[in-house]
Amino acid sequence: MKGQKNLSRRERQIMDIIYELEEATAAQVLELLPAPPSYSAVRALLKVLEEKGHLTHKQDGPRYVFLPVLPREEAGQNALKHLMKTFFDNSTEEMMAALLGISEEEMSGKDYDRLSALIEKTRGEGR
Amino acid sequence: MKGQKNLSRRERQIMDIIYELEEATAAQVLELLPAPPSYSAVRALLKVLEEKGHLTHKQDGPRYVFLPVLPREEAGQNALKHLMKTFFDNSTEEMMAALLGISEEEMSGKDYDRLSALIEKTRGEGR
DNA sequence: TTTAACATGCTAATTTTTTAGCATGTTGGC
DNA sequence: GCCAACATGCTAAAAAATTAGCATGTTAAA
Repeated sequence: MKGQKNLSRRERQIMDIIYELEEATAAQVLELLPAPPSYSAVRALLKVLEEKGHLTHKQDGPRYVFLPVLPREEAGQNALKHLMKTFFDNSTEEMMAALLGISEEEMSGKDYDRLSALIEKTRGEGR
Repeated sequence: MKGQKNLSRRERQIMDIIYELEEATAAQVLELLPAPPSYSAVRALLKVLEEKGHLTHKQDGPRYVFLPVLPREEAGQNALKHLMKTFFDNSTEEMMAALLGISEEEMSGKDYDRLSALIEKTRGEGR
């Protein structure tokens, strides 16, 4: 229930960057931030996120490498659930239709096979 | 590219609520907001969102009904893309696996059939 | 070993967000 | 027709987020 909601705009941008990279230094975050502020500002935000319990860091030589406290997988699932509720009436099918819609162009026959196999596999597990 | 990013925390919460309901009055938004502020505050936010071009409104008798400028479907797709990039390495397959994972419990055999059919249908369109 | 490059810690100011309050207009039932 | 209930417009204060700057410590190469 406390999934990354309640994050401010910059905080959310930073969390997204770190989730995407899995882990990142202040410099990396700065590089990927839109309309980037000062290095100093980024460090301050990282500190805030750490104090709020969203990030932790490890030392890597002279610098900090920040990583999310909530594992990527869980965070992704939480985000998916929220999206499903907000835009897809909580319908798995509607959401998958949208997913297929945006992926369509880059999908090959084999890709579709893999998706089908995935469904069958999941179906099987439910027994 | 300017998908609902750059929204503040409250703004985002409000946009989510309106997307979920398709459209909403200030009173409805207030009702669904976590840690709800005053009615007055909600109205002020709605006005800001309208000025920024994210919302519009229509008159319904004595009150305003707010609706998103960007259609739900597009906004949902944009959000999906962003999620796919942030948490799933831009992989449709990984994302679908996660989707199946969170849905698994409530899925019946027929539901799986429908998903499979959806894939086949999309595959067919690609020809 | 000296020093330039780059790291963190801390603090404080600016900007944005968020909130509430008051004045005023409209609606609909009695 | 009158009035309570509820709507909006506008303004300004309070709170939070965002930013930058300075002091200081560490690293590694010349």
